[in-house]
Amino acid sequence: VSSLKKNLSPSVVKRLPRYFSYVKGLHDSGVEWVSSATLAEELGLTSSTVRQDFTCFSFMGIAKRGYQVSGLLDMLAEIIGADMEWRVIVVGAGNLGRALVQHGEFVRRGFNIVGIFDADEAKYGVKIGRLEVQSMDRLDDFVKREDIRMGIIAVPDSAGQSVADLLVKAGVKGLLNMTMAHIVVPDNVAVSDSRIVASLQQLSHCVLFSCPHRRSK
Amino acid sequence: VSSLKKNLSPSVVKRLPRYFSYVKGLHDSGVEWVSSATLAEELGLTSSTVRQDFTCFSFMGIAKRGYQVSGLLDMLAEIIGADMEWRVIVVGAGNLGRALVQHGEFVRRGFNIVGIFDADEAKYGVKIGRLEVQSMDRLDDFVKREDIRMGIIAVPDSAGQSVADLLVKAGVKGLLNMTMAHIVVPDNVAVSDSRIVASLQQLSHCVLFSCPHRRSK
DNA sequence: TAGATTGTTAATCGATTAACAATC
DNA sequence: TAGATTGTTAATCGATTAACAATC
Repeated sequence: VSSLKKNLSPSVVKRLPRYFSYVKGLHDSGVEWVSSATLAEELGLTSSTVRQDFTCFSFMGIAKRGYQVSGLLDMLAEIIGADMEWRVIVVGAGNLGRALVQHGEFVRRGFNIVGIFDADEAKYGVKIGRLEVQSMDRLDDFVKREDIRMGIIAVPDSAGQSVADLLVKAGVKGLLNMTMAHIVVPDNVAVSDSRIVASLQQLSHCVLFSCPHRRSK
Repeated sequence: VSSLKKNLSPSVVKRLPRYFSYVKGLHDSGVEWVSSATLAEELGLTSSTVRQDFTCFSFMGIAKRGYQVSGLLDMLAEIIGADMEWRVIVVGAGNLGRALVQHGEFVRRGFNIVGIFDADEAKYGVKIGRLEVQSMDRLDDFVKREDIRMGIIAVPDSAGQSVADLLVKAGVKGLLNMTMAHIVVPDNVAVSDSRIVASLQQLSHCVLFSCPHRRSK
């Protein structure tokens, strides 16, 4: 189990989940070797980028054969923590929060949502899937007791930062921000933004002004 | 109604929805002027970036006062198409597709989901909110008849590209891709990727290796 | 006027791509 | 061996930041 020497750059980190997903598919179909050219083709990158990326985490290939699929898969899984279970809580029991809790996909990928919280008293105790909505007062204690390291912010935009502050204070180390707000956190906490409406709006801009085949996100 | 001279770069486009959201908040609270410094502070940018961005779409401020909120809001709304209604369909009536259809937020932001499709016969006719799941056979006709310009791909990864092909063939101009797959489309079609699991995995990497306060997305 | 904030140019930074010797 | 594919260095590209004259 090799620990990472240097930190990976944000652009490399962004590609890791896609490498992982694609390589997992190869592995499941029994493919044993893959070249940087094939990976690039399938993920919409250049082979240069792929080789540079793998160099970043010191995964070596073999000239004329490429990269060993099983080793690569293990390496990627370790780097993105796909080989462990993450206990996650959701804050906000609105439309979005409820959908997240009931979305089976997450637990299959190792993200187990074990609690949901809301500021609205009327929702306390309401069942969502197998969880009951809890009061915000219980959040701090729950995070500590249940060893929660990640929280999903699914509240109205205006409440985003204050919820983030609560989560950080409770000891959470990673925040998935689904609000439009810009979330400020200490240096030892990570934030990843995931805003579906923003993606739709980028898209509508591109449709209106026909940006030539432009990706975003 | 000024049409955009040159195309905006991807990084500028990515910031537009956040400018819009924040400026809308200012407008709603009756604020009339805003400086690049304030915008930068609130959105986690530098004032240089803000001024550069606004120059891109030729929105002029006034020295010592800043930018007029109402004019800026109108400009941004026009650029991201927030001043119109978009008719959208969802492909995939699994967990995710159902959640999207029932998520009230979208229609409030101008994205009206008017159809949901699935390849599984067992789901035909099933009600989701006020929509009924339709057969894929009907997709082409529906897109043309209902003037659909955007589609959301919420199917298993392995079906992503073939669904994209169907949508493009039907005439859809923008795709929101929620699968892990890399989607290839012609130049006159836009794709925006939105992958929650990928965001969670970027986050878990950062938590494991404590990337110093690194955003992604 | 004096001071603040703009629009714009130039400098920096980081990420991507190209090129190629090494090597299997 | 000959040919393909790697790891790595150098070149390019694009995005961000710094700096500052113009101006309200």
